[in-house]
Amino acid sequence: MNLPPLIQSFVLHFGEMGSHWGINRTVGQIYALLYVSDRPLNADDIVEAIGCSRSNTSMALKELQAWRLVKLQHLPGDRREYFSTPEDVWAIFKTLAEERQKREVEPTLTMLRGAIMETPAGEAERHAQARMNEMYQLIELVTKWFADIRDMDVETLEKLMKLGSQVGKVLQFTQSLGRLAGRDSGKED
Amino acid sequence: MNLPPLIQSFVLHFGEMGSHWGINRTVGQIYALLYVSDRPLNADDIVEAIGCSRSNTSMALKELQAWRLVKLQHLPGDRREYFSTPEDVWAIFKTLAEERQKREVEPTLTMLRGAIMETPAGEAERHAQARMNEMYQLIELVTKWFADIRDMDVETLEKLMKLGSQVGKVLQFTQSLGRLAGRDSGKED
DNA sequence: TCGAATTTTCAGTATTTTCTGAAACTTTGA
DNA sequence: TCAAAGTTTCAGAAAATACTGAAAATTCGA
Repeated sequence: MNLPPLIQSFVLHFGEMGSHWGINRTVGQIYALLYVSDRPLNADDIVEAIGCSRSNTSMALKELQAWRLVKLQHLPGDRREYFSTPEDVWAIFKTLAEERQKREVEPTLTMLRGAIMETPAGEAERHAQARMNEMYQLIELVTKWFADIRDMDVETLEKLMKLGSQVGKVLQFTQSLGRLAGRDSGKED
Repeated sequence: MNLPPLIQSFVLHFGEMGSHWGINRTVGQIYALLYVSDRPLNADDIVEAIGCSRSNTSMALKELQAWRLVKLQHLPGDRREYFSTPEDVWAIFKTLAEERQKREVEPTLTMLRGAIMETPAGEAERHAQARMNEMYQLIELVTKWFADIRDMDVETLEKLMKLGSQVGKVLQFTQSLGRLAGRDSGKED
């Protein structure tokens, strides 16, 4: 690996971090490299920078594309494929959230739904089913909320986040207003 | 593995899911088993249920304890250690968020802070640093917000989540009120 | 259609991670 | 202090995952 020290430490960190996230080292490193690069890179640039094999690079890029985390583009007068990451960090964050939702949360919800439908045989299963239902309700609530939040525009989202826990007070205040006006401002269960 | 089918599919699913999360299969399975169990289990109960070795169970339980995801307790008149998960799914969710924050987010923020402090040598490093700063700001914002949210009581949290994206409208409305009253209701940068 | 440039696949190898059984250690009651 | 019950450690085996180089496939201009 032959990179400016600042970039190198970033790339190495993401490589290590990958393992905590079920992502392999090369994939993490390549993503980090593209993220900080000031121009799109082709596969050979990446091999040169990271020091992995050409085929490994190809695999890793395919995976990053499957995650929609890198964009493929062509430069005029060059047949090679160039890769870059989206500029907007919020967009990246949203993509990541969507993909994790699809790959990890959805299958779990499906499994839970199936289990909750079954008729329990005996007390152990009955209790297990009740627990699964608690988990299901929580995941579904958080998931829907995340989806709502994802679809907010970044401006509003940033305001909301900066407001932090004060939003609780705002909420209570608004609900009082709603009651005064004779309607409930929140969704019903 | 010798479990009622409903529980077995839950346990197996969490085992598989583990790999996507950088958690090993046995750890995932044991957690799932404890989560749905209607009583605390000791290590031998777990070996019996999951079908792994005693030592593997010991390792996995240690890891789950390090994550604060299982509670250790003793039953009167029994020397063995019994394990269970917290009842409250919200508490579990919060613990998970806190631990991931500590293990994955903090180290990344530290690395980014270090890199951003450095004096860039050349244009590539300057650009990389700017990108790292964007990432840093985003992570810090989301992180602080999460911490705020974690500390809200569950009642308020559920209301907020059920409100969903409508919170954006509430927010804008409240800010108008704030302006009318001659002050800003949000935190400053 | 050919052939040069480029990308992808894949079988085998290397590395890493997980798991086990045996031994060491700890705790507790007598 | 001893012995029984229980837990943890650890070196090596087994399994899973990542990586490579060579060969196959694809793309595209002439």
